[in-house]
Amino acid sequence: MPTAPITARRSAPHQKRSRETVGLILEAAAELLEEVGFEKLSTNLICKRAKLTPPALYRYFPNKYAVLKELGERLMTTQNALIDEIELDPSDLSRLDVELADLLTATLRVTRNTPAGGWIMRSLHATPILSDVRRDSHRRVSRILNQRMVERWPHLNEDEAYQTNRLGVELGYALIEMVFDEPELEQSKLIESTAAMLAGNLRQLLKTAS
Amino acid sequence: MPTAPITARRSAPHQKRSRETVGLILEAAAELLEEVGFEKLSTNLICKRAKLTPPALYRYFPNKYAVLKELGERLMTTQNALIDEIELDPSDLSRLDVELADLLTATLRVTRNTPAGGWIMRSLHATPILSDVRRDSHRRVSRILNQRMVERWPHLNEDEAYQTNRLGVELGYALIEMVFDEPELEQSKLIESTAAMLAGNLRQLLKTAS
DNA sequence: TGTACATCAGTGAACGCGCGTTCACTGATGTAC
DNA sequence: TGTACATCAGTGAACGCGCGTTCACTGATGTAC
Repeated sequence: MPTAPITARRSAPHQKRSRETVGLILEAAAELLEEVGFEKLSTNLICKRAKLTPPALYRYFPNKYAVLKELGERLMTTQNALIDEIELDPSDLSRLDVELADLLTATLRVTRNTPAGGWIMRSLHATPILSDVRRDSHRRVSRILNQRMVERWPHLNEDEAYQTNRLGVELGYALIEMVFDEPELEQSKLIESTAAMLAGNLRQLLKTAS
Repeated sequence: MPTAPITARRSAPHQKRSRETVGLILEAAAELLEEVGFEKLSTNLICKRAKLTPPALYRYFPNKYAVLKELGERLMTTQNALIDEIELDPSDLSRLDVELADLLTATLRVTRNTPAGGWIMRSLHATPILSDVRRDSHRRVSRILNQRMVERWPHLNEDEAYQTNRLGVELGYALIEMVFDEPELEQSKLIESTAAMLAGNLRQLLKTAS
């Protein structure tokens, strides 16, 4: 198993200028991720694009993985926030399909609106540290979703429900990535099918548990 | 969009020794992929591990992406071959769940038995060339699956069915990767749920098309 | 069956380059009195 | 409100290292007659 370098921030920015610098670094990194790809992305290249010198980067990020980690975390935080808008109305399970389709659509939209969103998602598979970021984020959002479900349907077995939700989150994100990979497929169709499958699985869970 | 280097083989091995050499290179690359991860993998490192000198590698592979590409193609070829064992009995649609679960289980098994299988799958997301290898392989297997379905259910709309199958393939492989990422979740449960969802989606397709 | 030659397979040594990273510094901003 | 000082933010220049890759070569295998 590859050992992961530390990726914690070195120094928190205190002044306005420094917050802007961090922004410039992340912006440049996203641009380059799209232009040259994950493999050729380097700290020196990021600095050149951001019109900074390398030590400026190293003031905030201990290494280049940390930059990518931050990009990944920002994207996933934005994506995960959408989960709060889901209703999960216990009196109308048929709405689940639509709700999940809307959630997937919204997730796709914020990913599209994030510079290099598609490539950030792909990069999150590539390297052990980033793979961890991804997994932790998926776990977090699964737990949140699970908690809300257990609140609404108290008879659910929490662990069993978690497995279902964790799987659903994974497949949902896989769908998002697929849309970037296969732009010629009909996006709305893919989303509807996926939403229907996930909703069906959730209804199955609710039925067998009751 | 990042431009992809050429990854075609340079020279086909003609003698026994050279075929062994190619094997040694791929073996070493797989070992190192597990040990040091995708990012730190390098041609020099592969050669050291394989007890070869760099020009020996460059006789067969034009660059390091080509090595990874070959690893990816070999894994996916093995995985995709399993699709031939699926029956798709038109007279008993309820067997679809079991068939798909068996297929997923078998895919998981061959991936586990392939050295660095999990990391090879992850690497196939990382870089444009490898991302292409993955996508092409998924398309191929989706087309094969689709053809077999259309043979059995001639009333199916081929394009519509393809979308369904392509989505199913993607989600199936996402599930496999997830099992590697979340070893503490119950593997058989994840497979069964996924198989049930995919089977349900296929039955839906067969029903609305008839 | 032996030998001469062609082709195949791999070695030894090195190249230039860009990588990640750091040192010692100057300039900008904020704070205390 | 001004000034002295502390802290924060970023620069210029360079480092050593390992990367991908290549050149000129020797040795191994196959082939023709």
